[in-house]
Amino acid sequence: MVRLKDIAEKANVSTATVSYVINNTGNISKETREKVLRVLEELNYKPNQVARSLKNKKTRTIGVIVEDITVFNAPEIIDGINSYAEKHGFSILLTNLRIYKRIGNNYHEIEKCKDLIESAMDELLSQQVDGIIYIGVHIRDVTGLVQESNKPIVYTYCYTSSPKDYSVNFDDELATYEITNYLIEMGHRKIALISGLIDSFPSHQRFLGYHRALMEKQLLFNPVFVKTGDWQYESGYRMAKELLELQEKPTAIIAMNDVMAGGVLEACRELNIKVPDELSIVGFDDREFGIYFLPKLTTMRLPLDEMGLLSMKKMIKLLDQDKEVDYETKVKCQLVQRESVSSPSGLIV
Amino acid sequence: MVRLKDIAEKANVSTATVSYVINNTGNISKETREKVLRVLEELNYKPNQVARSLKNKKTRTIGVIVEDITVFNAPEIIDGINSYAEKHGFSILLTNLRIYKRIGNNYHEIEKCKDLIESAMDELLSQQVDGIIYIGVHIRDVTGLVQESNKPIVYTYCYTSSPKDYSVNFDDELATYEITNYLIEMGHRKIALISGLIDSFPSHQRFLGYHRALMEKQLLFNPVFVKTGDWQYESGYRMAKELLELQEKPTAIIAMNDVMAGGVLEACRELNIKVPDELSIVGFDDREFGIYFLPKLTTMRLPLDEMGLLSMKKMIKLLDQDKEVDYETKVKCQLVQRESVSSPSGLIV
DNA sequence: TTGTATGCGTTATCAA
DNA sequence: TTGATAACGCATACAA
Repeated sequence: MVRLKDIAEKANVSTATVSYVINNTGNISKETREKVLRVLEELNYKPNQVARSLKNKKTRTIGVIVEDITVFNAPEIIDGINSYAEKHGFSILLTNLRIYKRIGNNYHEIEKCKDLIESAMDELLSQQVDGIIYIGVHIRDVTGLVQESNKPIVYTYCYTSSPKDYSVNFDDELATYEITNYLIEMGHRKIALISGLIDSFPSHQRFLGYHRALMEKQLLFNPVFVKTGDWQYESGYRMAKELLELQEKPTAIIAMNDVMAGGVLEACRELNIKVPDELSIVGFDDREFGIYFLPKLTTMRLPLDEMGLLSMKKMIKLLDQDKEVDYETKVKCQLVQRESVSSPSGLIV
Repeated sequence: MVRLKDIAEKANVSTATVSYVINNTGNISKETREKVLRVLEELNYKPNQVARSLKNKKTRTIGVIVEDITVFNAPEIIDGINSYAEKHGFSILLTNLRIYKRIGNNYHEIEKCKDLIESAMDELLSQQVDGIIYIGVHIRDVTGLVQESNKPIVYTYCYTSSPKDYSVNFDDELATYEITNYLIEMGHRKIALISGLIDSFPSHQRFLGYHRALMEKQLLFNPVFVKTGDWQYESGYRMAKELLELQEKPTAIIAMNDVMAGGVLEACRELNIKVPDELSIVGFDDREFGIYFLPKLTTMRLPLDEMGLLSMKKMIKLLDQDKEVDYETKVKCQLVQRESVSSPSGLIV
């Protein structure tokens, strides 16, 4: 390992001088600068970041706590964080809580993970990270899970109840508003909605977007067309069956995620209903498997990489003591038009 | 920030003493130990790992370079690395090369990434990581891409031509051997194979396993039943069509990945061939979308988390100067039986 | 059993 | 324009 001292000796200067030329601080004559530069090159010097960090009391390292990296949202968010971090000379210390393997779908047991999160935080703080980005597995309230600290924290794919915490999420309300509008423009008037668990924030927001679109277009809001699922395949299947056995069937169904949309498709196969000719279906999330559905699923793409990128951007602003940092950031989703939507049969648009 | 010194002052002992009790080194009387412990607790002391690392010349941090974290294999491998690392008090410094976004499917352009990889390595080395785990996006030869260094490197989901490099992969040959055997046991005699690109190592190995199974069971090896695809959906579709238009059709098709198996299924739908009644299909990879196929895809699960775990295990052994570390590790894949395989029609087993 | 003092590789203050 | 030196927080050799 080559140290500053080695460079200094070989170049016949002091370590201070070498440090000056490396960091472009101080006034160094052109000759010494070039001499030092030459030796630096020659010995292939790489600064020891650990020593630097100790001296500077800054590590240019961000701790990323991800609730579960095997869940579909995580990799792209991390990708976004990484890309921005790399561009600005920051490193990522990754901690994976693996909560999915630990508590499965019982998110109410998340409290059990409090110790886990605390020790993850302690570990990262101990490593002197400059800040922490917390990535949830579901958009939900994580208030109280993460201990306070004097380092900035940015939450993404989750939120807290405190208005003074920093978060980056996507705009649920706008997303379903746009889906609903899209269906209305395609000529649909009887649009059903299969919701996720009713006590979840995204379910609520997405319902609001759906409702707003109907109201703005002065369409009838029919409560019978709103069903509550639990995000799982089977509930999509079951709710679709209920909807399709109605006296007055919907001509389109919005499922609040792609998994439930899969269930809707199965119900259609069973009831021999042609998609999209007799029923249009829109999912949510743009999971990879959607392109393998028959027909290919029209859905809402989550701006995951952008969320990651903006989280990191926000973090750096915070570290730069920027005063103009928004607490809450909402990113727009993008409709992905594939094959599961058409105008309702009999209608010529 | 609370330092050793603060503890020492408050407890009326020297910093050395505090250090001794924290690290359980030296002989400390029960009383002083307890006194120090109390102050430690009281001030909620967290050791500064940066200072520690500088002193110890060890960071207990492993650099993980992943060619692309958004590719399906990466998250689970990282998960495995994480779980083992956490258990042994190691941290993960993650670098994502994002080569998929940079060069797409043109893996021959990987040379272009050499600079990228080099700067990633330099960065990690500069951070004084104790070792590096390199995760590829495809099982392929990465010789020469990663520069030498005095720190141990473990390659996973890729390999090098040097027999003295450390690697962890899955056993391709055994996997197709088992698939083929499984189909033979189900009563199939005419088993076709749709290969990936022919110049790839996994394609070659998997062919070998297929061939060995046929030979051992003294079945005819029919070259007409072996088709070369390019890992993509469309090639699976095209090759399946060729196979199913043969005078003597196969009763089973093994596709070397799930994506191509999807293409095979599409060909079957088009030709009105019932799966699995008239044709059995086995994929490879156990991608998430396989359960949404009709019928659900029988496939080979990749032991990704185990590969990650074993990579980290190997790394720690290397750091412990263990002499008995295998250069090459091969992990067994697991057949996942779902609905796309049955005995050939007309046959009662 | 405990304390003093040095050094890990840097940066930066201050003096020359 | 350059150099000597202290300090960052910790671990440890050696002295007491």
